[in-house]
Amino acid sequence: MRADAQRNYDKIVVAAAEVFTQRGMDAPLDEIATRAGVGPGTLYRHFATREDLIDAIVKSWMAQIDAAATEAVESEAPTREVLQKWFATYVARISRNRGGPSKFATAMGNPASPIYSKCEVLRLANDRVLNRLRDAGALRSDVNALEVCRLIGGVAVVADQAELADSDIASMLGVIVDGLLQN
Amino acid sequence: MRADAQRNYDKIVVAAAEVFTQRGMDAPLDEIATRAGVGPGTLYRHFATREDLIDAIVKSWMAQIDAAATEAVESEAPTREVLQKWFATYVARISRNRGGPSKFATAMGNPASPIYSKCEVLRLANDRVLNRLRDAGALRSDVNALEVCRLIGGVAVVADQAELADSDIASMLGVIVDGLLQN
DNA sequence: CAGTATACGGAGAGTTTCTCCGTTTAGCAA
DNA sequence: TTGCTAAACGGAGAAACTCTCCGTATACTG
Repeated sequence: MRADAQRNYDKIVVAAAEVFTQRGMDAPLDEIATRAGVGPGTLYRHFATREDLIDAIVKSWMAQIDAAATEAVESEAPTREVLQKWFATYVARISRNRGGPSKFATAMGNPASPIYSKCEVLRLANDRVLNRLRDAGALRSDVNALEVCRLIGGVAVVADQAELADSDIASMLGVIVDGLLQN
Repeated sequence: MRADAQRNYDKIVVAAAEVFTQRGMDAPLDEIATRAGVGPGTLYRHFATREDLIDAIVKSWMAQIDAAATEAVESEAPTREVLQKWFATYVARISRNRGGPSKFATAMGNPASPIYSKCEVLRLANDRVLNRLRDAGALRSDVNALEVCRLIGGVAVVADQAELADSDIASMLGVIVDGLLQN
């Protein structure tokens, strides 16, 4: 990539992160272009769709998700608490920008989506945590990581759209946690 | 209301139901106006916002929800099955049009929304079913109808956006059902 | 049947998305 | 250094959608 192209790419990603944080993931792309100091044409050449741009932004979130999953796997705390905390972190991470959870929910069902690869990261992180519980015989047997991603993703979407407080999210997650644990 | 105004109102509602079914609840309002054979100005005078129009459409769904709730309350079947069936019906009803579940999820947290009154109907229907279970001592105590609306609404949003099959929806609902039932 | 309040509808302004294409520039080779 | 060329730029503008204004038309009333 030419040096000027790389510079513009970086400027766009920085601007997009700012604008998405302030105005949500449905913010006008032209505003991002303006903030980055490039023309709309340049933005659209680097990122053909909104999803391509989101993909670039979201990349950095995944390391944090993985770290949280690792912490959950290695935790000595009681199963129920581990799961509750992991889900709360999961929701918080994918809800960083308004409209974000909805983007993940859509991409989760669509392998053609540019951010589908990020959904795979989410699924695998969940899988690691669930396996830890499965090994301990704590998990119901008829559930897989994808379904859990959807369930927790559903909570995140609703929480995002209705602007729920953390305590409301926690109590919804509590129901799912109990539903997942073998009794 | 003047007779011609009433005629146009009705034509718009009919056209909106058709267009929403075919193209989802984010379909262009101008297309609805065209289909109804009225100008955009007329549509916007009758329905100041998209939500006002959705409100008119959704009104007829609520009777069906109530009927399903009554059936659930009066059912002799095992608790678990009653709840599972009720939730499946609930999801199906609010998912009649693409984008519908998301509209409900947003309105559920916003008393200023024109369709908030419909969310209340949903909540009360859920409350009736939950009370039946509570009386039987089958329900966990720290949950209310609003939270259940959100949980099931989350499943509906994800299912709608990812175009999930009924069997996928059923297994997600199964986790929530188990989480809600007293063990 | 005339007068008036009400409703109609379409032109058009404002927004956002996305593209086309003439202009500019980075990187390279002589 | 200079000149060439492929790559990148950016803005004008088309297209899609939302929403309003206001001159025109029409339903009701007396």
